[in-house]
Amino acid sequence: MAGVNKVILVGNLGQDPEVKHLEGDKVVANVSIATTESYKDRSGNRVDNTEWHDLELWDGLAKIAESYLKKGSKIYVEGKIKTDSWQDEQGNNRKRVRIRVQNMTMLDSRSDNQSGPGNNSTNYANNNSSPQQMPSQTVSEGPADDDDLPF
Amino acid sequence: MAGVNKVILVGNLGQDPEVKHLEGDKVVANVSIATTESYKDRSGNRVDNTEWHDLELWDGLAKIAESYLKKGSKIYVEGKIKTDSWQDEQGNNRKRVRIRVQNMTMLDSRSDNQSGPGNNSTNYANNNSSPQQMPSQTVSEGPADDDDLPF
Amino acid sequence: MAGVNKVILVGNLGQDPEVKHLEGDKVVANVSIATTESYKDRSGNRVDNTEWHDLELWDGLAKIAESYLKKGSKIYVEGKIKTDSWQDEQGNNRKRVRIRVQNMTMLDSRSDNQSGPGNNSTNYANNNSSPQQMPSQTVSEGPADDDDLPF
Amino acid sequence: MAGVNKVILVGNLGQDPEVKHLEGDKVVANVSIATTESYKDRSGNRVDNTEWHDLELWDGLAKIAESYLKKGSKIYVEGKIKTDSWQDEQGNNRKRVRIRVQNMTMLDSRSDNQSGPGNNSTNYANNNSSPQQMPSQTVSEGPADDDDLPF
DNA sequence: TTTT
DNA sequence: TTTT
Repeated sequence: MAGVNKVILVGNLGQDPEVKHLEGDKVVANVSIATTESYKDRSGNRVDNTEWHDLELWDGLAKIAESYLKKGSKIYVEGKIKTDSWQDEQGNNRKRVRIRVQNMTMLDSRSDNQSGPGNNSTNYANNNSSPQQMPSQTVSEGPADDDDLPF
Repeated sequence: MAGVNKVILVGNLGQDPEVKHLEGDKVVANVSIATTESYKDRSGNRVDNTEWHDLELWDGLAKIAESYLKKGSKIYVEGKIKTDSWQDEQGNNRKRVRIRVQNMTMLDSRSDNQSGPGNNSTNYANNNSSPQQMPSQTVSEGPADDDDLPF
Repeated sequence: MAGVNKVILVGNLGQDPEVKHLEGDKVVANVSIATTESYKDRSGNRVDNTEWHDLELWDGLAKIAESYLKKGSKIYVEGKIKTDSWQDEQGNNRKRVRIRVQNMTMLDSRSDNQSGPGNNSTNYANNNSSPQQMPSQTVSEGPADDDDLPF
Repeated sequence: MAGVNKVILVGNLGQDPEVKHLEGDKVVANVSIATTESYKDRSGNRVDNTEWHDLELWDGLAKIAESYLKKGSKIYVEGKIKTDSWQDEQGNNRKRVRIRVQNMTMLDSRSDNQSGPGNNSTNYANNNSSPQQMPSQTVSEGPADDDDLPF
């Protein structure tokens, strides 16, 4: 019955995170990141192979994502593979695979991220006059307490 | 451009491996394994949550799978997430996620596996009068040389 | 400042766990496990290379170790590297590396472990007339609540 | 006999790499990296906990280290724990733990590293008039062929 | 869709 | 579809 289901990724966000605030203080962020592998083929030409991964972050991690991640951000994440299954309108079995993130570390140098919450996306509303510093640390899954915000 | 795409799983095979011998000495094995997570819910009831993963093993690893793995076998694998994308007949974008295995360790105790190649599946043909021992070691990806067989 | 410090091991215990019950309900278990790598050298001879790792488990994990692990048990663990430094009597700087375990999965088949707590070691005292089943699941770090015991 | 011995680290170099060119085209680089964990204690104070790891890179990886890594560089590495044992002059058993690196990904943004080989350390000799670009990719262990250099 |  |  025992099992291990672990994923470790390092890559860059393809878009700003999509964040939904649900009832009961729940928050979920959806993020997609690219992991690129680069190698030489037999002819000696460099080949890039990019894989895209759909990440799902909840609560404290989702808030961090909302405040600090944006298109292009480089992150390390640890999580598990999660498959949703359903039947589509034609009655076909469909599956969708996501990575449920359990742990995240931001890898951008701080200078790339001096903007604070609300400041680091293509949405320039909600400008913060006393910007907070970005966290430079690992953040783990947990309840949506403010204590999960690393500052 | 740099990236990391790593998966680590420990689980049991749901079925015997499906092995195809392709031209040019290539071999591929498809295997699905279950990773089960077990926890207590708020009411204190034990809940099992099983995730199924489609594995793809090539060449040396595929031969090992063919010879030694069967329904129920417990394995540790390391690999990477690989998504195939295509359009179905209705023109919908479809994706299928697999784990390309780069490293495998068999976790069954040797006594559970004393049968040799051809002996450990529901197919009882090809019975081997001097059965080989199962390997108890880690095997990595590589060319389909016989040297990849761990004995 | 951010960092990742992660270790993943699969191996067998070299001895029964050494468990200490400290004041304040704290429990610590020390366990050493062997990870063996097996390969062929240039001459085609099989070579075994064994590495020993000192594990440290706390509280809930320590209790699991005490109840269910014994010499020879095969486990999967996830943890982090931890170095203790001190000066010895000669004034030399000394270091000792341990793995602080954060997650453990027992990999022995249940039939190898039907004995319950107190029953699974070379010490046959403390025989339990209504033996509990061994857990077959992953257990994580946490406080020493009884709820951490997986049954 | 089977085993898994895997370490995953993300951290920054404490010093420039120490590189030795041995006979027979062998190269070894020694590097130490810090992984810092940051958390709030019970009183709500932020606490940093830094762990230092001694890495050992061979051949192709050592050459990459020599050319591109320097004090402060942030890297992702995958490797295995390796313990050397010996007796010191007083006859005490001594051990030293190192991480043998099998895979490395550089995590600094390219702009932080535009200097080429020979240019990125405190040693300014061997200045290269047509500096090469730093690799932004994952590099694995292997023979010391020039083909291992990712450019 | 990222990054270099 | 596994395992316990």
